[in-house]
Amino acid sequence: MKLGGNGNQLIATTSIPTKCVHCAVRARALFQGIPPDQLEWTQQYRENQYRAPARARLFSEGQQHPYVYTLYSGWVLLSNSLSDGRTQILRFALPGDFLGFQANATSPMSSSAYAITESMLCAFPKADLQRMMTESSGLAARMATLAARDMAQLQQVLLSTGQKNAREKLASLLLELYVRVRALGNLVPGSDEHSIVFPLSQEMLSQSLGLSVETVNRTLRGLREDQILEIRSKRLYMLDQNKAMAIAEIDINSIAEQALL
Amino acid sequence: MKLGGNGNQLIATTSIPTKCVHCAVRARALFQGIPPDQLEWTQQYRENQYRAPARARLFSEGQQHPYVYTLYSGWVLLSNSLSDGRTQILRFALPGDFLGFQANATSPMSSSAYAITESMLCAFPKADLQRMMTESSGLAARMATLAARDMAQLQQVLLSTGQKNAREKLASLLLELYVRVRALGNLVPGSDEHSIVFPLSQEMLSQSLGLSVETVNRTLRGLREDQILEIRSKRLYMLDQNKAMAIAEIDINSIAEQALL
DNA sequence: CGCCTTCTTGAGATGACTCAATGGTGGTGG
DNA sequence: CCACCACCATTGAGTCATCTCAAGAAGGCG
Repeated sequence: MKLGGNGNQLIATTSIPTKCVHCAVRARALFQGIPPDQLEWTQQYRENQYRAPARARLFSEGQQHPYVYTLYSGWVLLSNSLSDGRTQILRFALPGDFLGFQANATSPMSSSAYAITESMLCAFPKADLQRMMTESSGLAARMATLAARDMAQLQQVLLSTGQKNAREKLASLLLELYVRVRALGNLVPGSDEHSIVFPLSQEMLSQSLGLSVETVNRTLRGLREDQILEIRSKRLYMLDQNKAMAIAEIDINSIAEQALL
Repeated sequence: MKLGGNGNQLIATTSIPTKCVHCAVRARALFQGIPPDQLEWTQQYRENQYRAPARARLFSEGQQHPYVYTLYSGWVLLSNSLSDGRTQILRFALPGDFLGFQANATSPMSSSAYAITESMLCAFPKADLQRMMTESSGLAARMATLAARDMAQLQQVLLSTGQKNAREKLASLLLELYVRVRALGNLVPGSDEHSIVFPLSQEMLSQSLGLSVETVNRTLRGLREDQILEIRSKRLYMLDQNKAMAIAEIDINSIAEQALL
């Protein structure tokens, strides 16, 4: 499957009644910290739960899309592409993340979203979100917080992409994802003492880091041989976290903290 | 001057009474689109105008800083650094831009800010901003909009940094800045038919694009020889905008639009 | 006028890329 | 249960874009 290509353009939508089951995630994503009395009226707004199968495209760069999403479960990637197919993955979204929010609700999406694993999402009409933001300063402030958080994360990614070499980039990304997944605890199942479930292909890693697939492969081999990190059968093993941190130079505390915002 | 180094750590502060003179910029930056009756109480909050000389450091990555800023005039850069000095410039701020907003008001700054030219800024205590956001959904929504705008811009930068070659990167950055400056009209003085005032050194360009200074220099020569773009005596000349757009593959309409948000 | 920063150019080194081919693995259907 | 297929991972060899090191030229400022 070409990530930069067309893929499955349609969102597989199994519409389910309004009630959201993953309350923990929902609270965290959109309504965290907002007083209950400000939340009641959210019931009058339409929101729907969707199931996106692995490899589904949620929305595409340049196209109109009327919804924003809260990710309940699964991994989703956001990307931008150039006309010749070169694709940059901007971020990997994990449960609790908010997708599709833009400065201007009516303009086309600035990036594409693609479900890496089967995912559950809660869709919210942008028009409603906009109205709700004018009514609740709590919700508007929440959106600002989430945007600022994603911003900080993206800045770290830019530092990696612009300044680090292949080994540093890879260690940064893998350590970041490892920390985020662990910070989310049981929202992302399958973690154990020193490893997490890890559904990303080497192609995705390469498109996230601005490297070729071959370089990713060779660099992963290096990290494995040095007993630092290993990816095996869709799991990421943290073999030596101290060494990984020394190479990556990222602040795992603030990453963990931000994952929980 | 080493950009990654320590430089002038102190902000030169010429405190001026509350009244802001650059009303056009102020409205655009923080309070645009917010009804006047929601704005009256802003008067009770402290805000001060500052003058930062060229090369002043406004705040530093990793340190506490109690203010956010609206940039009135001048160019400011935001950057992140690695421990060995490698520095990535994250964005160039122009008049109307908002600096220093973070998800968590109490955590240390996630990046450094540095005045490229002499700049005027309006400082706002973070604590006040936070209080104001809970009181005014308009202001909170405005913050969300600004954060989303910066986000979209940063995503384009990441696409450049990760996927484009030196020539494409340089064309993208120069064209973007050219369009943003022109979109701001008289807020950034000195533009004429086909050129703008351009205070960035080649070192800054290199740190923004993840290239070496030498490569920037050679690539600039190429663009000059091909009659596409030229930097000469602190001005950027747009010699062939169509060619520049073809190389850069950026959407100048949305850039201009976002510059005015 | 002299100093310091910034720009410019050359030559050689190298990290990462490309092209090409092989090997593994998981899912599907006979 | 096995054979096949598609996708993904792996490895080698050669190339190239960009980096590094080194030196000199050009500007701006006190």
